Amino acid sequence: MDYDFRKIESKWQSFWAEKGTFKCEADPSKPKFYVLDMFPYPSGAGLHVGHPLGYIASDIFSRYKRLKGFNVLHPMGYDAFGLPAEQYAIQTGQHPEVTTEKNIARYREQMDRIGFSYDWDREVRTCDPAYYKWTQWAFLKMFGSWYDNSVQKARPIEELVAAFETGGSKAVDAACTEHDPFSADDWKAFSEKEKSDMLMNYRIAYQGETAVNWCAGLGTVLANDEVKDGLSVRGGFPVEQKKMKQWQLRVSAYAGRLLDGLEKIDWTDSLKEMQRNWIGKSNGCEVVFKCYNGDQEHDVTIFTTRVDTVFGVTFMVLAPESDLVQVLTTEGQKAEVEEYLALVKKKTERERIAETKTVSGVFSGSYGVNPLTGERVPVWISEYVLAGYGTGAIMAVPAHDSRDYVFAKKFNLPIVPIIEGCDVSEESFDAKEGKMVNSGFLDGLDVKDAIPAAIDYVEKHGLGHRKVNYRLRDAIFSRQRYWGEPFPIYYKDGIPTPVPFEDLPLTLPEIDEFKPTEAGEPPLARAKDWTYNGYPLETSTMPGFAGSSAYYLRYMDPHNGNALVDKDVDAYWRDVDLYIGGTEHATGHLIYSRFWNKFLFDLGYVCEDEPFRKLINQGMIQGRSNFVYRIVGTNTFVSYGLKDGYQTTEIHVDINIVRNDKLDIEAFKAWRPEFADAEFILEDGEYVCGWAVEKMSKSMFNVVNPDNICDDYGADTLRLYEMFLGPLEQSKPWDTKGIDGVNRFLKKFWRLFFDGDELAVTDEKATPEELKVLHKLIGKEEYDIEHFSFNTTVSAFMIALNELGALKCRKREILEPMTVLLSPFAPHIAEELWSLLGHGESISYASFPVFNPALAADDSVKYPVSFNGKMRFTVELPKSMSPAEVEAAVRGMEQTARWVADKTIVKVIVVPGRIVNIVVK
RNA sequence: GCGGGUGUGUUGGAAUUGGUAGACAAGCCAGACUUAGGAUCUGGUGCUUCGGCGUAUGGGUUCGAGUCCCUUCACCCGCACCA
Repeated sequence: MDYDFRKIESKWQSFWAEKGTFKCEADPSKPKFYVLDMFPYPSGAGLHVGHPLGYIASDIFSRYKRLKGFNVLHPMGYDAFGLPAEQYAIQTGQHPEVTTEKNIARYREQMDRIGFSYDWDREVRTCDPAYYKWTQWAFLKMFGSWYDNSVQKARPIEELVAAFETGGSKAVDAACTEHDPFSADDWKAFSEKEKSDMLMNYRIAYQGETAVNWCAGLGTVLANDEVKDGLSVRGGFPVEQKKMKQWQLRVSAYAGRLLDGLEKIDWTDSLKEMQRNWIGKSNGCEVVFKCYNGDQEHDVTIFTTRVDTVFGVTFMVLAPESDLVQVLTTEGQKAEVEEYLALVKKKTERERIAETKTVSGVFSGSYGVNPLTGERVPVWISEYVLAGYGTGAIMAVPAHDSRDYVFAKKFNLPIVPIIEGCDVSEESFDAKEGKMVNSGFLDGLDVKDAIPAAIDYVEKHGLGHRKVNYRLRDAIFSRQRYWGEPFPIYYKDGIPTPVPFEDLPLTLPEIDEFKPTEAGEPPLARAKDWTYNGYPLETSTMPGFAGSSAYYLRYMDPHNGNALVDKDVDAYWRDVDLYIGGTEHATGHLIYSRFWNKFLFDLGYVCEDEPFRKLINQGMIQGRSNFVYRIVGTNTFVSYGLKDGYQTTEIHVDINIVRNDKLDIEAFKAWRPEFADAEFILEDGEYVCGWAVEKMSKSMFNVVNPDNICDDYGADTLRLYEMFLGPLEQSKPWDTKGIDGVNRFLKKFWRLFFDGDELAVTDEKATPEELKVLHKLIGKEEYDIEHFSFNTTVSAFMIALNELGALKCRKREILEPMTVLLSPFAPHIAEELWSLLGHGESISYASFPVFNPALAADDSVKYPVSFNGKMRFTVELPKSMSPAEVEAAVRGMEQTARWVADKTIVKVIVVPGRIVNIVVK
């Protein structure tokens, strides 16, 4: 009987859907396992073969865990709010919901063909009001909370108000936006509006004036991770800095916990490192410099990680955006400073990035006094100091900081080295090593000792204090767009007020056009009656990461109308055991999600403070493009090997008309009218194409659609092949060349069960040799899957099949467990064979075969070896060795024992004539 | 510039963690069966002057190194004036 994958695959896919094979429920009697994929944004282009790579891996793992007796939660959904659908809507007038719906249907169709074991009853869509009700709910919880630094935890805002009433702003140590202190009496005297404004400085979801990435092309602000090289990631429009009032999330309050939490989760080092850099913790010190604008005295606080270099300070620098610039600019320098500020403002973010090597700045006219030396140093203004980090002001030590050095060189400022023997004539000496000189009480100390000594001194003399700074900024949470979650906030007499929980979800209003208004307001301002109880509602919407920050929690309990997730249900599923997705979310979704989860944890809504226990980043699948070479000025194409003899233009050619790099000439002529009468210079009668690895994209004609692979080879082949391609975490080009190999494997496996059209499986007892093949495979598969080495598992199947073929084995005792082993990888064929073997139930309910190491082991006999009469080793030798060979091996071992005499040998494996493996414990 | 990673046949990649390098595939070569083959089956395939030599480069540790340490080179990814 032939292996008819088309029939088999559609048969079992409908069987699983009808029987609800992969439905799961919380069941405290079984151990849980939660396997999650990063849900996709349903784009109009559909899936290409790169997308399912991670999904296949997670599906294999899920099916494996089910066979191992776990209650597996394996859901899928859609990150359905987003810019492309909205852009499309602006161009065509088509409602984003319609486009999104259509794309989702297409994605679902493509995913279904691959045979995933998702519990589709748990599907979520971020754009579904029943879902985003809980996004809005979480936002309101953040609006109604503040962060208490003293207990490192979010608390209800009412508790903050109570503290203000008794002790004013000094009563709490809270994460807050800077503001003037106030007393309890001040607080009581505040108007409603003033109270509201003050609380905004404390709320975890708050409104604040901030410099944002404004993208005029898209008419909206963007998060830092949505901008690359001064251009928007989506669309590639220029992005500029602009000060605007925006909703923000106080992620920075969680910086320390986000950093520490990395210690206890199982992610790759590179990903953790990326997050560490993004959070950017630096231990340092704030020091106050008294500065003088003529006679006027002003305190300027600077942040430094190198207080030890304070004796080398020769000038100070302020960020152009710093409030101190106005205060410290003298009359005489005013014109020059203003000219400089205007210049800085005009520059786009993009230019600032491009010009990091050039140095600019202006003298303020004021002088500061070094609090340790009493020395007078000039105060400069330069854009190399950032307003958003530290205090927006620095002390400059040109001898030991490369940026200060470049600046000092340019403006002829003194450079004073304070580390013994360093040469600063060409560049600064930034290393944290050497002995201090010219540094008063620090002289003679090593740098690593001087740093703490200097901090102690500064603190003791009241000149400053220890300070930890983080690079991580608060997340900007407003987008001036239509296709996102509306904020459940209305403005009552100008005071932002939450829409009550019972009135959620606040659904998106219908509007006729999806563009910003002529007045530059967000699209929601176009809505007819966008009010709540007669008060105007917020018109911006939430960003993409809002809906994806807690979706893994909603999957646990997707239909619950009363809570994001039921407490008992959450207590069962707890966290994601295995999360598979791309590395591109390292500093976006994966930070926000951890923050969001920690917030919900603080309020007691979830029981784990880290959401993703283990995370695997699957590599990208790149495209493999093909080229033809047209001789310049002709319509003649020369084969790859001969092209060097001509002047040619390289042209992308559709990979669907190339096979194994040989061009299908007739198809090529039919491909484009201009190639209809093309001529060819062939080598060995064939046209060989050139190739290159590039991003998979339509414009390079190298997109491979999984549907085509399913048509030609079947889903099981696709699944096996994607795994066989190489290690999961590595990026690799898609190359269809090797696919025949895995397809052949499945055909051979199928044929093993048949003799002609008859099932030929026998009930004979298996031999030790056959059992060895089976158990080697079980051991290998268990080990490999647990280590996410799926490519080697596929190889192991091929080896086992070759060995069984050599043994001519068709025994049920072997083939039945083999089928179960194969089922996570190639579920359709396994299911079909399983049923042909006479089983009524789905193979998904079978058990993973029990591994018996004794059956898998090579036959060997242990021989004792003595050395100097005092030590005994055991040598394991193959049973098949002749007595003479054994004698030789043991004698060889006695000689070898010379160099291992001081170690404890546990086991020595020898192959004829040669010592191979000595295990030392 | 800083941080992380990778480097093995013609190609994708194995090597159970320091123990027979190149498993398993692809490609190629030869043969069988075929009207035909993008079907099936069998055998071969790192280089070699047949002594050996081989895991980017040069050194080191070890009885033993693809694996551990140092040098250099190449490529990939992330961050990029973060004081």
